[in-house]
Amino acid sequence: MVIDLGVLDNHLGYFIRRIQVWVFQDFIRCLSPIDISPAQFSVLVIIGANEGLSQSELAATLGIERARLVRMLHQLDRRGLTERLPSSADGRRHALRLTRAGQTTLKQAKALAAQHETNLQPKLGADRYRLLLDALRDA
Amino acid sequence: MVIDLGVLDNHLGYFIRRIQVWVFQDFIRCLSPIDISPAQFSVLVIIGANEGLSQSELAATLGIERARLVRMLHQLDRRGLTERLPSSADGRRHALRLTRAGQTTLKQAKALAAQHETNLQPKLGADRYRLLLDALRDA
DNA sequence: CGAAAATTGTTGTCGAGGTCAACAATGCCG
DNA sequence: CGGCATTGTTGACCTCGACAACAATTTTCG
Repeated sequence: MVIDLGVLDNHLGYFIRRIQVWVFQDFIRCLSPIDISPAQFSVLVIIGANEGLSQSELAATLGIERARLVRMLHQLDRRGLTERLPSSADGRRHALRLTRAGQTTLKQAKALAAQHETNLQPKLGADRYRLLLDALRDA
Repeated sequence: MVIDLGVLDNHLGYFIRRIQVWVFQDFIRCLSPIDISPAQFSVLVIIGANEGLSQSELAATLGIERARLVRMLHQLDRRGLTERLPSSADGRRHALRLTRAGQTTLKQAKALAAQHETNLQPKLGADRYRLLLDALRDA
């Protein structure tokens, strides 16, 4: 049962979609011990590397809606991983921070995510992996 | 306001996700005149290139759930683009086909999708575009 | 200064998609 | 024939993106 992909074979979006699903599934599997999704991981990483930034800045950096971020932070707050402090300068803003528990979880998440990233290289071929990472980072 | 991506800078999944969103948005924009989503386009293309195949085969090829495909086909049927004929050999199967209208719409969709694909090359750089397409197709 | 406009965080709602369980109809195979 | 697998289908649930609206606050400008 050989099936023809037709013009899909010439569409970058099709292949990007396929590999994206594949990579995310492996990520989710690797991080399942601490129950952190790709989106949650990206939020924790950016807060950890930019303590005190605002929700608008975070949302803009990750390319997600402010409305979406509010609900993600609500979850992370409830899990005790993040907190929103009032910004001294601007009464509208919240200064985002990781709690101690958040820092610990992020450290674990980074270790598991690094393991996931290492998984990818043999599957894709180490050369292709590096090629893709470099090409996409500069894109 | 410069924000540090932290370890995200070393994660392929992050960049794949970013470009996937970007490519799909352009695709949706380009095909908005005929209101065909990326998923619908892939379904029409595969049916067009493999007339008579079954829903299971189609779902497996595109990597989507049978349950999901049923509802997509229901939409496309209602729009008069596809039809499910009883399979002569196997009473369980449906033989999928494009209607005349479906063939016409697919032809238009291919033209618009080709336009979208052409858009991508200057944005990514023509060299990087080809590099990515080749690397992902073989992955 | 003070009114208008912009920003920030928030909530509600809608739709697209993925996931899983269950089911009827049909085919396969010992 | 009788169990077992496959196929299409439906229902339910969840995540996520997109929009609209809103209150509180800040900024801008006449």
